[in-house]
Amino acid sequence: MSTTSRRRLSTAEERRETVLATAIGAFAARGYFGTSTVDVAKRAGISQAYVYRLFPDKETLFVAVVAHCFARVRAALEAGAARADGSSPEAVLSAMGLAYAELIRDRDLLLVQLHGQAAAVSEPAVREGMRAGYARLVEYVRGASGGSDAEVQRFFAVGTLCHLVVSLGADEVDAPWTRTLNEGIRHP
Amino acid sequence: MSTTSRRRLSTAEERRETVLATAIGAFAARGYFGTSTVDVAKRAGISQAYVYRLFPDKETLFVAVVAHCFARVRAALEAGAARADGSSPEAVLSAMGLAYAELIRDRDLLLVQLHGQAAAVSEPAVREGMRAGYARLVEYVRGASGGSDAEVQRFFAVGTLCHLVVSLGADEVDAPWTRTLNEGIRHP
DNA sequence: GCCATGAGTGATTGAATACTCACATGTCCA
DNA sequence: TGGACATGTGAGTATTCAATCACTCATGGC
Repeated sequence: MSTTSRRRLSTAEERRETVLATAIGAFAARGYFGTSTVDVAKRAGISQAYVYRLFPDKETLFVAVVAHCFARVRAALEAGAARADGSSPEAVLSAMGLAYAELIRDRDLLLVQLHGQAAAVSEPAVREGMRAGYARLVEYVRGASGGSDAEVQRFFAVGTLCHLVVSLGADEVDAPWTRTLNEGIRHP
Repeated sequence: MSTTSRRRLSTAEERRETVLATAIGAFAARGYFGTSTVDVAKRAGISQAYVYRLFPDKETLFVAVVAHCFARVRAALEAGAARADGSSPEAVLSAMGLAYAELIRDRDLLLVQLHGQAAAVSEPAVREGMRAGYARLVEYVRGASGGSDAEVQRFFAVGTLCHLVVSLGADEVDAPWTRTLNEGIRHP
């Protein structure tokens, strides 16, 4: 049986993908410094030692997780743009915003971005990964929407405001200040 | 000589303030989980043991540092508003924005806010402190400027965009994407 | 001068952490 | 079928960290 369907062991590549996917939840909660490789291993259902077979060190793993999240955001924006009702910058940006709002109903993706930002301050490799991720994202949004600098900037400003709202759980508090920050932003 | 000027020892209250001020630099770099109390102690020029005389635990210290930063931001906004050229919401918000831009030429204040956000995700006490800080800040900005919800929201959206730019050092990179995110925002 | 009180520290502890290595077990092809 | 190679782990090591404690010295009121 040469087929992979009867294997008990995964291939290393499959495992790496599993780890990338499950590590999102780990890093989303406590960030780069606050998350241990033991925690990552537990969530992936493998031993801590094997994490180090799949990734050379914790930093590389974290950067890979961040890149993985960027890729998913990018994919969501593409899908959203494809569903846009018209091709004006406003229509496309609005559709992308909607798609992003949909995507981050799972808060973890967004929280990894936030923790990526935080870790970027002191960890050069993370900073590089974050810069690359945002560079591609900004260029994609600009290109796909045809929006002006100001429009694209506004798009990302709203995105970072979402980071704030979600990280504080401000969407779960009903108060004047939370209503002000939430107004017009959709995160159901 | 009952005066304090000849004391060699500080009062505990003075020390606490020193620690709060110097700990900003420590936490700004690596955040709540990434910063050790040894580092905080070193920067304050005291022993690590004494940190625990001044604050019951690391979490309380961090929350106090965050509150300290909020107070400084608030003070800067007040001073900015006082210098506003006119009393229209636009004028006041613009003056506040300028004052904020001035304030965060020292990146540490801003970075503590970012790391406060990050730690708020998993640490309830931090989340409470951050919520309280933003609640007061939003209400202050609303009250002092008389701006609409949308205007106030925009003010904070630009603020969080600054977090992103500074945390990635995007203001030190000259590229199309950084120019887009930076456009019209002043952080000299 | 004496001593109660407060400022400040060195030494330590027990738990966690990133990372390693020797070893076991599964897979697949000649 | 055997053996080369890949998947996977248990049991570490050395280090770091938050928190504690017993202790020393300085200050100021009496």
